[in-house]
Amino acid sequence: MTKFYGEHSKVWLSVDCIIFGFENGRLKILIGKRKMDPGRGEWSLYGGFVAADEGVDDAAARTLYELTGLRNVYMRQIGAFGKVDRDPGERVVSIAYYALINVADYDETLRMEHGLEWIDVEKVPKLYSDHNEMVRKARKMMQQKLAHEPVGFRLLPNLFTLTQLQKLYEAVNGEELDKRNFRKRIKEMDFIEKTELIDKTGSKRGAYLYRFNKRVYNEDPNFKL
Amino acid sequence: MTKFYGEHSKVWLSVDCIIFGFENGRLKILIGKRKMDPGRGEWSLYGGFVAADEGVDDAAARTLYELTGLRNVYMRQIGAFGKVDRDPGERVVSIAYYALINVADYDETLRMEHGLEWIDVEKVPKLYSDHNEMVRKARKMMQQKLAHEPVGFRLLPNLFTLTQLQKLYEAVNGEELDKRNFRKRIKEMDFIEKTELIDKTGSKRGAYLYRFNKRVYNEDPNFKL
DNA sequence: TCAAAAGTGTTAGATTTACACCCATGA
DNA sequence: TCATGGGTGTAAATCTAACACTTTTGA
Repeated sequence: MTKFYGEHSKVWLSVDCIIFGFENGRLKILIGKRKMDPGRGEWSLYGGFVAADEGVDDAAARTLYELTGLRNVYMRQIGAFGKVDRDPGERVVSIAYYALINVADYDETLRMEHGLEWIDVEKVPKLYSDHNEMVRKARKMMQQKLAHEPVGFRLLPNLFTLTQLQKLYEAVNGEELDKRNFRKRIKEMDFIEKTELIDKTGSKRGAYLYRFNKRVYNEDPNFKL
Repeated sequence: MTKFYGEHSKVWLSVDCIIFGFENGRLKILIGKRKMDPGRGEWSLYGGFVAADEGVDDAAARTLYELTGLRNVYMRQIGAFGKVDRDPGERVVSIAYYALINVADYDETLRMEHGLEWIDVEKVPKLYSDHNEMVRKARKMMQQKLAHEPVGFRLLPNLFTLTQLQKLYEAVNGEELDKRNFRKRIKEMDFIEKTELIDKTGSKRGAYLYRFNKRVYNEDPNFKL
């Protein structure tokens, strides 16, 4: 309640993005080698600064857009990381966000231009500054979110098979699921619609493709998983 | 990953505290009327600025200490609130925290000196800026936390009766619980120790007092509730 | 003596888990 | 023809939820 602007000092504010993708049955994040000091050459999350006339959430969305060319991406704030010496150069407080994208939506050329790589979340190397801590918290929050809301679709193409969906849940939770029990639960969710389309890339027999129906989900929110 | 300090602008960083207390069977928070501009006279959370040489978490702990004289309080970050115009005066980004305190530990004189009041969470008035949003998020996160970890003790005296504990859970979750089922679950938790002490303030017959044993909890973490 | 809170077990229902075989197809 | 992933139901076990009466004591 006691606030006087003038006598207090300002800090730089940055945003850092943990960008999750799902590829070859594994949960991955996008990281790259830093191209500037401090920390040049170290593995790092992608981030950027918050501009004076820009909301923090907006800065995160813009940063992600600059990197991927994608808009309307599912993003959630992880929290503020504000240790005094977290940035070796200056006092920078960073607000971390995680994003869920469909890997196929992300142009490979663009990815390489930025020098980024998809790294298995189980094999993330030592990262710059406190970025490992951010990743840990992001994973925990994302896992928690997925357990309560159907956000997994954000990591898949619009049309997906039940096996893909199951593998996604397995990758996020780090444990195998029973196929029949999984499908039983999915069948109860009206907002996961079966289409008449068949995907034959994953098997000889082919598997039905499903899609997430946002309208049904919003109207009939017995959401739980 | 692309960071250049110089060309970016700095912001003021503040912390705001949602201080939860439990009194007369109701969950409450501490708020007061702002004593300075902008927003003078409006109901508001208690907050403060982050100093240049101070971690954000440290700033929150210090702010709480200045207000209550209490240290080692259970505090958790809620997140960053960073809309451009959230503060009517200047660009201030605020990191919100919630704290759980035992109302009896907070000196009444100190409370009045700061002009703060315990307000039922169900009756929180319109607050300054985005503080209502902070309170909403704090309640949600605290409720979530309580459902998975035994943090409720932080809101009670060291010794408490099972009825008090039950009322606390009921207040936080906003729903009544079955007394027998509740006590059954508590009995399974070895870290809630029954003492031989009796509290006679709540009833003529008297009720056994219990305490939370941190050591047992840490060693035997089948924690769930 | 009675009002008010403390304390205590059992049962039905719901949910969760474990588990195995046939199907369709392309190679 | 056979190897591969797709698809399907049932039964046991566990967990959850509902429910009512006796005890103690101060007023």
